[in-house]
Amino acid sequence: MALLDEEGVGRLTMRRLAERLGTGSTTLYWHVKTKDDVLDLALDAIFAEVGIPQRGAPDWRAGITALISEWRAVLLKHPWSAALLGRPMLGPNVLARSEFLYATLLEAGIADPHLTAAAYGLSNYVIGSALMQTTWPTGEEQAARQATQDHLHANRERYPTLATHGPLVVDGDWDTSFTIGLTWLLDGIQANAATTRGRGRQTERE
Amino acid sequence: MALLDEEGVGRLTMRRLAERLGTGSTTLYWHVKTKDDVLDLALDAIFAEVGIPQRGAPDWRAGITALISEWRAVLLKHPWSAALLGRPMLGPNVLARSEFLYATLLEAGIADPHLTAAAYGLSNYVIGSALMQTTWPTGEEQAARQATQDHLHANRERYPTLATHGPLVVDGDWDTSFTIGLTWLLDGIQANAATTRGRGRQTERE
DNA sequence: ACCTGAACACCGTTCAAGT
DNA sequence: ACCTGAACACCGTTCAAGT
Repeated sequence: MALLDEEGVGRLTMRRLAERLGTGSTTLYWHVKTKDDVLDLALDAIFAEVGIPQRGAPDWRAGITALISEWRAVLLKHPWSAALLGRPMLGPNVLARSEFLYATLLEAGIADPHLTAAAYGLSNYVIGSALMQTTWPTGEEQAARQATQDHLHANRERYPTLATHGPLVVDGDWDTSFTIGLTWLLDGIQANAATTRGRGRQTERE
Repeated sequence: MALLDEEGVGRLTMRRLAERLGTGSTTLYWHVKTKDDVLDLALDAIFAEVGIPQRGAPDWRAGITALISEWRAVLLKHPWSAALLGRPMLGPNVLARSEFLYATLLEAGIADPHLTAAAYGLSNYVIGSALMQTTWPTGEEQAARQATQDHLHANRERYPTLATHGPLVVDGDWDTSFTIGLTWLLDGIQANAATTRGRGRQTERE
C-alpha cells in the first residue's frame, strides 16, 4: 500500500515490492499466487478504511450520504485505487460496505427493480467520479492543463460551448459537483421509495 | 483495435501489434511515440463510433438520452475501453461528444454550477456503469459467478441482505438498471433547469 | 513451513544503420 | 521519409534446492 500510494500502480513490481519488504522477489510467490492477487488484496484493504455508518438510523439519506462520501474520500486518498476498480470486488471489506448499502435502501422502502438500480447507480457514480477526478490533470500538472485550455481556445469555432463553459475553464470544484449529482440520485431514489409505499408516482417518464 | 477487441488490453503488446501489422516491433516507434499513445489513439477511435444526435432538437432529454445510450453501447462493445478511461480524454472525437453534451444542457437552461455537475454526473455514471458491467463475471464465467453466490450464501449471517437481494442473486438486467438511474439523473437536472428559469426550487435540501 | 538463486520467456524502448 | 536488427534494462513466474 505504501508503495502504491507513493509511486502509483505503474511502478508496483514484484521485484520492487520484495525489495521494500526486504526479501527476494521470488519469495513473494509463497504468500501470494500472482501479482493480480496483490492488487486484489490492496484494493480490498482500502475498503477497510471506509467507515460504515450505524445501521438503522432514522434518516436513511444521511446514512447513505455518509457512506458514499467516505467511500469517495478513500478512493481519492489512494489515487491508484479508482483505476483498479475494473476487477471484481469480492473481499470482505467490500462486501460489508455493500451489505450496508443494500440493507439501508431496503429499509427505506426501495423494492427490487429500483433497489438494484439504486445500488448500482450510487456505486457507478462514486466510481466514475473518483476515476475521472484522479485521472484529470491536477493543479500540479499546470502544463498539461494549460495546453488543453489553449487547444480548446484555438479550436473554439469547433467547440464553442466547451471553450466557454467546459471543464478546465470554469473549474468549479469537484466536491460541489459531486454533491449536486448525488442529490439528484438520492431524490430519484427517494421518489421511488415513496412510490413503493403508495405516495406519488414518478417512475414512468416514457 | 481488432487486437484489443479480440484479446483484450492485457495482451496488447508492441511486438504482437507489429506482428499483426506485418512489421518489426521497433518500426512502430516511428509512427508513435510510446505505447500509451497507442492506447490513447484507440480510446479516441472508439468515440468515433458514438453517433452524435442532431443539435437543437426540441426535446433535450431525448437528445441527451440518445447520446448517453450510444456512448454506453460503444463502451460495452469494446470491453477493454472502460478500463482505459482512466486517462485524459482529449481526442477530437471525445471533444465533439462533450461539445454536444454541454451545448444541449446549456440550451435546456442549465446554468453553471449545475451545468458542470450535470455533465460530470452523466459522464461519471456511464463510465462507472460500463466499467462495472464489463468487469463483472459474465454469464460465460459461470464458475466464478457460482462461486461468489455460494460464498455469499455460506456467509449469509454476515451478509443477510446481500445474500437475498444482492446482485448476482436477483440478476436483474443491466439495461433496465441503467435506464432507471439515468432517469433519476435527468429528473434532477430537469428540476434545476426549471429552477434557473424561475419555477420551483429543489436545490437546497438542508 | 518458509526462503533463495538461477533461469525462462517475455516486455517497452533506444539507436545506429540501412534504403 | 520510413524500416530494420541488435541491444538494454526490466518484467512475471517457475522450480529445484536449501533451512
